[in-house]
Amino acid sequence: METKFKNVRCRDITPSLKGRTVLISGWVHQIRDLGGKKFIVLRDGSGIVQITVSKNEASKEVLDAVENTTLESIVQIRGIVKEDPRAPRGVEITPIEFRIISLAKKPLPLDVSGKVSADIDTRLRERVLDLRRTEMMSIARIGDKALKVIRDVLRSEGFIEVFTPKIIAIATEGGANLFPVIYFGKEAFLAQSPQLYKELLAASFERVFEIAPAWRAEESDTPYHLAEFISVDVEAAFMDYEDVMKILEKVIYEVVKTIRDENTDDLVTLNYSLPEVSLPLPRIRYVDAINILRGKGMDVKFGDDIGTPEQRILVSALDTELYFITEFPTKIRAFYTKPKDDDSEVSESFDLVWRFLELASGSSRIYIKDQLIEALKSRGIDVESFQFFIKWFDYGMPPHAGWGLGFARLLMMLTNRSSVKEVTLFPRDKKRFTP
RNA sequence: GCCGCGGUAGUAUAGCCCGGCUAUUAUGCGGGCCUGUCGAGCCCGUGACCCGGGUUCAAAUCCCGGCCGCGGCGCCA
Repeated sequence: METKFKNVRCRDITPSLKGRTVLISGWVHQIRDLGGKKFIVLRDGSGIVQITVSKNEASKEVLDAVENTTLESIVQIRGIVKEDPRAPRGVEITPIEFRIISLAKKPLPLDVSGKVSADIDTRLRERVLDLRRTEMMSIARIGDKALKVIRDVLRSEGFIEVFTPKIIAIATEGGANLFPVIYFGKEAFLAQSPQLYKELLAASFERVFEIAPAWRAEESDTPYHLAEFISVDVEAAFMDYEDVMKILEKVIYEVVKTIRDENTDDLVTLNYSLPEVSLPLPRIRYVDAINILRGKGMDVKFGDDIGTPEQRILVSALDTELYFITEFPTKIRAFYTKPKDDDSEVSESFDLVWRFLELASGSSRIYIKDQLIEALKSRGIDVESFQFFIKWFDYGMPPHAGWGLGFARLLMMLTNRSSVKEVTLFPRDKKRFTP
């Protein structure tokens, strides 16, 4: 779209525009001063383009502005597009006007051009500049594409996108730590999960999904945890855990395939080749996973959690990057998880693991009121405080199932980064809530 | 919360084990040369040892405490 600041974007400047006068605005990405010639690399949200200034051809006004500009300053240029094989992409702009709109201070607290790397701590402190790096732009574009594909696939399966309340009266998951808020003088909490509300919505609309933040005041301090994270939640009536696993693997398959096909430049920028995914993904029952781990010399028994170290070992034994672990012990899953009909020690549940990282988990849910009350009691949870939820099990609660997917974890794996903080634009963790 | 590792110019680093002379290099920044760079090049300059205490003739270097960070775990749909 044409605005008073620009009528073309960097990426759109091609040799086919040669001879045309264009108006363009962006960030000064690099300055290369050869004396008689200066090359300014201009960057905007679409990419970069070269501005070429000749000392004996440009006006004094242009030369002064070019002389005074600094890295990351905002400049507006009116100039003529020139085709030249010596220029990057064979095209450059010769400025007629060169206006500094916003002069950047120097030196920069972070090298945006990527010549000198920075610690993740520095990068998060100087995040706005860090986000201007081409790697971060690629990560953001891949994240955007993933969201689009997730929505497309779910809608094609008849799911509608919904929002659930983020200020809630009670914990949905029992033990986890919540962030308290004051709600008109009463104690309330930030939602740690849309779990209960999405179940109630599935009881009305049949197939729903939500992409929204959730908050957990956990002690978790790892590269895979955030205090505020985007959760992709799905809930469907008249499905069981095996049905929603199929939905989930289809989502993952389409996301990986589409990004491989359509974000090739971004993957090159990130120096990563996404693996091919073929369906169905392997399903490893929990008991079998325990046996595999024991065979590898791990000291694990039925009822133990399968954590990151165990998942690292499992994947090496499986010869596949993405797999499900299914049918976890009932007692190590959340209260709403439905036990198997023929063995209540084991639940209709699953985790989706990508190499060493749990991306998603889900289950069939209990839909019989008495079973739900029993499940709460057996975990020592106060049944009374869940009446707002249990009540609706009296009025036609369908069998249902669902899953939740950590979006940053998915994006981290799609971009081959080592931390969810790196792929979250402004991450909130235990020791960081600014910028 | 536990264990491990670390904190040196704006950024990223070498030096630390084995204490000593002007604290290394890159990038950035300032100046100079250079009319096709594309991580431009060359020359000159600039700028730093986390805080506090201790040992010592002498501490970036050794010891103690603190603060901060990173990693591994724990905790955690």
